[in-house]
Amino acid sequence: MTPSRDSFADGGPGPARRIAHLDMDAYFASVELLRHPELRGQPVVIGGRRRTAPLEATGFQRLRTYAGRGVVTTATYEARAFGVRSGMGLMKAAALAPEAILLPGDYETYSRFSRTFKAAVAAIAPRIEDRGIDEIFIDLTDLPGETRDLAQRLKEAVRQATGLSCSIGVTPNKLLSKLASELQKPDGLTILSLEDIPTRIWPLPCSAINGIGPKASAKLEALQIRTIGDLAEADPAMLVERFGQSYGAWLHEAAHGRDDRPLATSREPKSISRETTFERDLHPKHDREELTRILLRLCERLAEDLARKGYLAGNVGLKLRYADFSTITRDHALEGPVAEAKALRDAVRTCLRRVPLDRKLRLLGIRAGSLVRREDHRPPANATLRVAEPGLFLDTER
DNA sequence: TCTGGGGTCCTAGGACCC
DNA sequence: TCTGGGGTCCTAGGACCC
Repeated sequence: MTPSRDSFADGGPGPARRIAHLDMDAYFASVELLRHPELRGQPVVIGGRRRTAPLEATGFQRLRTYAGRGVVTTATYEARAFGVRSGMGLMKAAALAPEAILLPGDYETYSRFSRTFKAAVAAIAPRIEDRGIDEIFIDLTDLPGETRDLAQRLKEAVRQATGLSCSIGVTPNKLLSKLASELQKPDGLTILSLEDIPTRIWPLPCSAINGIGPKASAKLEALQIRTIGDLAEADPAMLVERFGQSYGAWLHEAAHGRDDRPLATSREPKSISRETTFERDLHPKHDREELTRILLRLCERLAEDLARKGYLAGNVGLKLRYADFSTITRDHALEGPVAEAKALRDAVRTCLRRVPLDRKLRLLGIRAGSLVRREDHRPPANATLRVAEPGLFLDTER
């Protein structure tokens, strides 16, 4: 409730913090195994949007029968043994593990389990930073008890509440804890102090650090910097020269395991979006009607999201992905915040006028930004309703 | 075998105001 | 008439994460 005090307590000098990172093991796949225990021990992949082939007698679909544009969301450790990874195209995954079972995602159930495991943790350690559906940071600093006992209690509470296993890393900061929780997956518990950095952290590849992605990794590789230890040895001035002041300096700090970011125990959303990739590429002229239908549907769903979550959008964005995967966005700031599908449609139309529509598209998305809480907004006294026109995609006025 | 959907944060240029 | 510096908003794109 008092952010300044919180950030002082977390970031300022004082006794070493005890920050835990808790990561659910193969989360979506593990939830599915609770429902389908007969699949335990088999390679199972979660992904795709809808079933594309009839079920076998077993009641399940084999990965090899999949045809479409989906990607792997999660895979069991048995499937990972074939080289299947999150984010991989399902067609490629099918080439690696044709006999793996494919299940469609059931996000409502995963969300429900997510709330359950977080509540179980909060009952023991209430200072939590939410990091998405399957992971959290937990501040153990002010809790009584040995670190290992506390972490074991958290793991046990998660298992009791959900039947699922998780991996936990505990260190003095978020950066190291995130690394530590990966070290002994699944069902792991890793506790590190700053003295452990040279032996446990420095041998890892740079890409293990949260914030060093494929681009930065490749750039580091070109400089013969492969491990975090290599990075720690690198001249900070050189890093700043190659990566910019902010990112270069951060790379140096991260490699030495230094991170004083406080836990963000609550936050307001900055944007809400909806997007969809089509089954097949669509042409703005030839498939105009279908594209219009899709866009209107996105506006309706975004309006529902805004209403359900209680926000108005001060800004509306359009996103197009062409068949060649190049992506462009257009933003439009509104005079006053809106939330209704009709108002979103009007804003999207102005974005659409500024976009080249001469090639096939594979994705359409819309985004609500500059969010205002509905109860905080007082509409101007004589606000007038703008009337929307019927045609939307590819208006003749373009 | 082509690459989902939901987000955050950063950079950078131009407009506009003081 | 020319000069300038700072601050903020808007827009577009990109890297990265779950």
